[in-house]
Amino acid sequence: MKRTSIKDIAQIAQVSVATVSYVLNNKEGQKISEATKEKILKIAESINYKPNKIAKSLKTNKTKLLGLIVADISNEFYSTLARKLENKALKKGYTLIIGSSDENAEKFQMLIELFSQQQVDGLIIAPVAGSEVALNQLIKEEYPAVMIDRYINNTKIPAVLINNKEISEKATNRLLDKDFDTIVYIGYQTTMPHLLDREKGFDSAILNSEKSVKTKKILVGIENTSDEVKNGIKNLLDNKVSNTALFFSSNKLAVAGLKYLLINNIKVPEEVSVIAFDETEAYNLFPTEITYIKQPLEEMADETITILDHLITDYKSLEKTKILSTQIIEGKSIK
Amino acid sequence: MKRTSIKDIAQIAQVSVATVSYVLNNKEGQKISEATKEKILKIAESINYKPNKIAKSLKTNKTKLLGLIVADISNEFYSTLARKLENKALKKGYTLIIGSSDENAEKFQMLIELFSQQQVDGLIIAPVAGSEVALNQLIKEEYPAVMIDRYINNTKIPAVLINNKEISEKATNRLLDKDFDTIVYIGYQTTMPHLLDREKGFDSAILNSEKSVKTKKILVGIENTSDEVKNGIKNLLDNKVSNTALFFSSNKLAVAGLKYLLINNIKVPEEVSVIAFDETEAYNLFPTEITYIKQPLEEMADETITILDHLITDYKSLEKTKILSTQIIEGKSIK
DNA sequence: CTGAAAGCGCTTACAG
DNA sequence: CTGAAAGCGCTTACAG
Repeated sequence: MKRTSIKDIAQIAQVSVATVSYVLNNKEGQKISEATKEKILKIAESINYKPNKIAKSLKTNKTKLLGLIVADISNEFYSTLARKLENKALKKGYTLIIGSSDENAEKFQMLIELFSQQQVDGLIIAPVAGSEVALNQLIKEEYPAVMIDRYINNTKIPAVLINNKEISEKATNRLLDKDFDTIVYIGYQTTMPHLLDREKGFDSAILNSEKSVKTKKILVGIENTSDEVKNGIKNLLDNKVSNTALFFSSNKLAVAGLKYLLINNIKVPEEVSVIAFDETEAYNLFPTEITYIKQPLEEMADETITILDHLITDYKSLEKTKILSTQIIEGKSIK
Repeated sequence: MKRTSIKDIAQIAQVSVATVSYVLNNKEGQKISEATKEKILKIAESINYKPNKIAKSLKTNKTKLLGLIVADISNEFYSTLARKLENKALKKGYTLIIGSSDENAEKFQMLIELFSQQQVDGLIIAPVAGSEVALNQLIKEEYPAVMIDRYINNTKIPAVLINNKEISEKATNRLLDKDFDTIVYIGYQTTMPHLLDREKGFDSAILNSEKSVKTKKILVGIENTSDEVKNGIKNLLDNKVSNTALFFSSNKLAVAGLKYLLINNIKVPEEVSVIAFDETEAYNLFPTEITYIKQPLEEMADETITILDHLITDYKSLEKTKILSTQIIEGKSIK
């Protein structure tokens, strides 16, 4: 794999590498005769010259690379988000390098280290539990970074988030309006603030309601999520299967739960009503149209790249966290 | 974002940068006294030294970056594959940079150009229609690359594929065994060989069968796929809705088709039987367990990284295309 | 056991 | 209008 360099062009054209660099980069301010310009361009073309961005990066201290760290790129939410980020990034000349942390703080830390050694210009991160140290290090180094989807407290890294608490409250109120006997929140056993916010929204709606309704929570771990959801719902419904509503706080939880309902022939919404956080293609194949909370992924990607680009250009620019609003997409899964 | 360099360490330790480089890289063959070793390591630690891989890359001509070009990273098939590739790559010290071609030859070409300028050590590509020129250029430049999932003819780039024709034949035979009146192949209107192979497998099974069965093909475009599938199935079933089997040649087609069946309350397998290519989480929420063809993604990722790594180490090493075998996962969607 | 020096492929302030 | 030169942060063959 022999690659040609600016030096080769200079040699053939009998000019200096400086001149070649100037014309290849179309530098204003530099007056180069049309003749040499043309000559250089022609030679570059003919020897199939490809600039070496690594060399350029070393000199300019910019790689035009952005690191994206998510929990798992094969997760539909993140892959969809990644795709939108890719598009926005490309428009500003950035390429994405992607890593999955698997909710593991050490792996997360390792990826940050790896990407920063690769000299990415900025980092887009979905932090995991226990990543405070790694993130604060970023602040200390003044490394441009923005959190997305999730956040951790007490860090100055700007974030692009949604109104988790508010929308969960609203979703819960949608259920409260319907006079269910029991409303169940299905979420994760976690310390992640964005998930706790969802739970808080649920709690607050219940607390502020004048209705007397039984509530229950099924909180599952990050491992064996699917089984735990099933068992949780099973235990719940084995006693009573009517007039109950389920609030799934993520699409992964919803898919696990809906699958259980489907297999056990429990009708939605006749026997159990459902509202879920996040979209997934899977809802398309469920017999009942699911009512769900839709995140504005496009806008999230947009804001993220904009903020990060500003930070890269000027780290001192005051970039603050954006809370985007969400909407409830009405299906037919609530009685 | 002030970063420390090897030079800073050398200065503080009062040694040469060469010495620092040697101890930081643990170079054998170089005898450095324990005392200076220790001193250097301590200083590196204390000033929070992070090696600049860009500089190293420029010198060594290796970036430890791999470019992955898929049609769309938000597509479940590719994101799942990407995740497995990420894991395998990381084990060998590579990081993935990812781009989506959107089935567009120009964008595909642009991504190859971009990634090669970023000096990725190798390329993993799912080629698109019309990408022959770009791929042959890669061969000419002796750029390490491997095709995955798809291939194009007449190129020397090795590929990691599945036995598309054979498994489609087998799947079609599964249907032929059941004496359906009509068997329908639902695929893409395309020139992509791997998809044509699936169609050929279908054709060949039908041709070699002794049964007399009506067959039909619904071939849709890459745009508006979903609508075209629905219309195709609608036209088909408006006349007769019994004893028909559908062979979906991709999970995207299957999701579109199954959704149509669901909405129109057409029972699987009572009224229509179904077999589909590829897995998707969405099958979980469909009332009937789908019988589908499962690709060995783990193995594909494994082979791909292995071949690419060999090619990077020694381009002349003879790496040949691998055809992996697939299996039919039995569900309950065939009568 | 350690260092001086060249060089990877670029950019850019400066000189002429 | 063009070029010589320094330098980005590393590695490594060579000398001592």
